[in-house]
Amino acid sequence: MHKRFDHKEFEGKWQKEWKETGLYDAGTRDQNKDKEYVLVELPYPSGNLHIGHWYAFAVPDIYVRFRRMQGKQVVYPMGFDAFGLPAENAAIKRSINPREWTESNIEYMRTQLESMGNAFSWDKTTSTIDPAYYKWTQWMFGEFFKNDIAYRGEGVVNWCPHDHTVIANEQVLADGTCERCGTAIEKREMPQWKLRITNYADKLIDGLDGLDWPEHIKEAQRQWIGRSKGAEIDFKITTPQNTNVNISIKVFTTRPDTLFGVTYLVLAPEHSLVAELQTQIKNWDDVAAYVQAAKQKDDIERGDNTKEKTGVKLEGITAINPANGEEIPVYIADYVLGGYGTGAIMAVPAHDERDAAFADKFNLPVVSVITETAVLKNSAEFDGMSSEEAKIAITQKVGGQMTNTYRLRDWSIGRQRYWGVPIPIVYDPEGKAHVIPKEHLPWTLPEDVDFTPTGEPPLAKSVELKERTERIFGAGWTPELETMDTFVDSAWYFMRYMDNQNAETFASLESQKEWLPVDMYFGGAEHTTMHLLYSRFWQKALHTLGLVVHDEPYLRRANHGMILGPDGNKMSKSKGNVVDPDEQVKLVGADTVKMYLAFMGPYENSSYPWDPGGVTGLRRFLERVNGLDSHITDSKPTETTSLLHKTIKKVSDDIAEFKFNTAISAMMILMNHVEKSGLTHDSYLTFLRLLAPFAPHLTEELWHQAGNKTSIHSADFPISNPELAKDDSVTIGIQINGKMRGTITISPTASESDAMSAVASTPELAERISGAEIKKIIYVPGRILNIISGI
RNA sequence: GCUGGAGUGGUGGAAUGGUAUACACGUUCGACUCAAAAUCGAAUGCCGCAAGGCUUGAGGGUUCGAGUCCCUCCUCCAGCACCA
Repeated sequence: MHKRFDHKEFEGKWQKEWKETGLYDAGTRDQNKDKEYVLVELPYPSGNLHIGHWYAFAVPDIYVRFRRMQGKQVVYPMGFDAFGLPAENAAIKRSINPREWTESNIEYMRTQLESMGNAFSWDKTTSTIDPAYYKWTQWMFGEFFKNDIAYRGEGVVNWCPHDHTVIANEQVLADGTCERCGTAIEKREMPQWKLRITNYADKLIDGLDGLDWPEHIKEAQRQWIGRSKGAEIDFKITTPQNTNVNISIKVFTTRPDTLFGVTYLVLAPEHSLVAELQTQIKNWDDVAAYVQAAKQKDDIERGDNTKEKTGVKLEGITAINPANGEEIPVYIADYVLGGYGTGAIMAVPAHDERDAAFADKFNLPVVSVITETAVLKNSAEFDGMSSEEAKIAITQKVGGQMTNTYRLRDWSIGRQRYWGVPIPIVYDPEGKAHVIPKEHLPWTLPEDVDFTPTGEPPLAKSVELKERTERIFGAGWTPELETMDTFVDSAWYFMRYMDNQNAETFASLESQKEWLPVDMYFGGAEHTTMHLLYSRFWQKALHTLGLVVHDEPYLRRANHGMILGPDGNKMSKSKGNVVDPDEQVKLVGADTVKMYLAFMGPYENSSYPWDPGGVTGLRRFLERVNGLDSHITDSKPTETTSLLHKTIKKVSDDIAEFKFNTAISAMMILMNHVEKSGLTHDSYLTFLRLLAPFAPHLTEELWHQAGNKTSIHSADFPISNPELAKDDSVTIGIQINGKMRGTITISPTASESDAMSAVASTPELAERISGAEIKKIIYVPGRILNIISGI
């Protein structure tokens, strides 16, 4: 009969003990140890911990504890990303203050997080809504503004009509809807605060090479940035009134080698030249109608590449192909995008599918200039040149520029909402923007505000903000009314953790040198082209200003998947398939929930459905661990010793690769064995230390029951002895002519002739080869014996 | 369409080119019990009474030997996409 296993009894007890002794605090840097900074994405304090938080924080905790026990000075901080719309919406709905709502959520969520029993370094916590934190967010923005990394520019923005605010390109989903609320995004023309992430496009791509990140994440960022190499080429244009107007159209092309095949140009409908040429365009009414129609279309319609091409010829406008002097027509068409490249293309219908479709519809000539072997033809002096060489040669000849163009757009960070960091800008009576000096930071969020969204920023309603601005800066000065995108808040939080009390600077250079960069960053796949890209940019921007030591924030990264409902669907209240972690913890304990999540499959990339039966399996395992001390004996079978050391190696290797599932499986195999064969007291303690990162509460309890006075989590992780891990004998497969026919058990170092005689003394194998001529024997000691008999 | 990844039992999944299906769930049978739960023991890829044969999305190939490497194709997931 197993002894009592009551997780409620000891989990709370040990959590209290760990908290009181500050066991997991990172403290000051200990130069005798290697540091290891393990980071998880800081949560939004919604007020309720869900199973995804468990997956995101409790499973990496296995790695954290493992590295601690290996003697690293591990820091595993936790904090709160607490600005954002949910608080504001809750405030509107229940007429409460967003700050009060958020702070009480933080308080509650912290107790929930503590109930997970993770080795969080709570001494290094921070919260993005703390004025002592957002003071520095504002200060950094100011530095960026002074150095022209932040700017206010006119432009077309993504407007979410549901949330009444602008959102960044990264926050628009592929189907053109809002990442937050799913509403279809509208385009609006308005001035916007932006950050020049595009200036860092090359650095962001090139920096990926030095990072130990999974290739698919790097590739996703490369594609998001979307660098293409090509050339910008000017086409002079002529008009009826003035055959030699000094106007030209700049096009971007990745194929300057096909310049002799250009038979027309196409401008985006929104191209500025269209309006400029109004008086010269004979069919202006048709053109204007087309431009108007294009404006009405949303991105989804315009992005539909299956529909037939449309467009209008600009009658009276002619361009000159700089390669051969030929006059070619100019069109506008919505398949050319205003925001990419120069908003104008040279069309080569012979070598581009879209141009071909357009040429087909409008009966435009097609001139083939590239042979099947990628060599030029119909291209005057360039005939016979390779396509690659010609790209440079032709660009040079026509006075073009080799250049890169990017898919990435500047990051728009202004939000017409209340619950965020106020953009630290004031306008003088002439309307010129000025950064608020450091001595007036934090530039606090006013309290006298009505949050009801109207399309106008809520800060416009604050009398206090207006008065504050005039009092400090003078009469006629006005405050900026927008707040920042919350992705700004989370772009640099990992630095603040490591110097969270500093009132002089956001994080001293000493603290950066001591603790940064982040060694291991666990997080969700959804942040690949948002948070992860933004925060790399932020770091590089600070780096160019000399404010940070490192120019890449995160050395290693692993993306985890999602925990789905038992029905295999994403958990949602409407589907009624939500698993409540608090309930599960009550039922089976934190150790069981954590181990179940780790056991479902490899941690990286995959999503798994919650299986209530699977939880039972891990609970059973831990109950058996709880009773394992009844199997302690004095005898010491070598078989058990060997299995123990193999298991230590397997568990260590697997944790390092985040293959927690197979690590657990190895421990299960070991336990299945020792329950039958017994184990020594020493082996028992070794087993507990092996399991400690996975089941921190139970192992701590059993460790103390076994007479230890200090925490198991301060003990050393077991080290595998390769000598002791060796087996005396091993069962290997016997193949005859490549077919598996049986097994023999033999020493792993046995000779080929020993192996053959073992086969001869195994009747069913001997029978199969008797009388046959053996042509060849392949013997891999400890693995396989393959007998080729030629029959 | 492009890029990256994945297709293995009833389920989650395991396998440095070397005994495919570890471990766990589930199911079946048995023990314990008045009974049930819990627990313990046994069985469990498929076809077949058996001998035996077949099996890692499909088809080829390389190899003594392929889930693993190569080629062609199919399906699914993720990212990008009228990006010039």
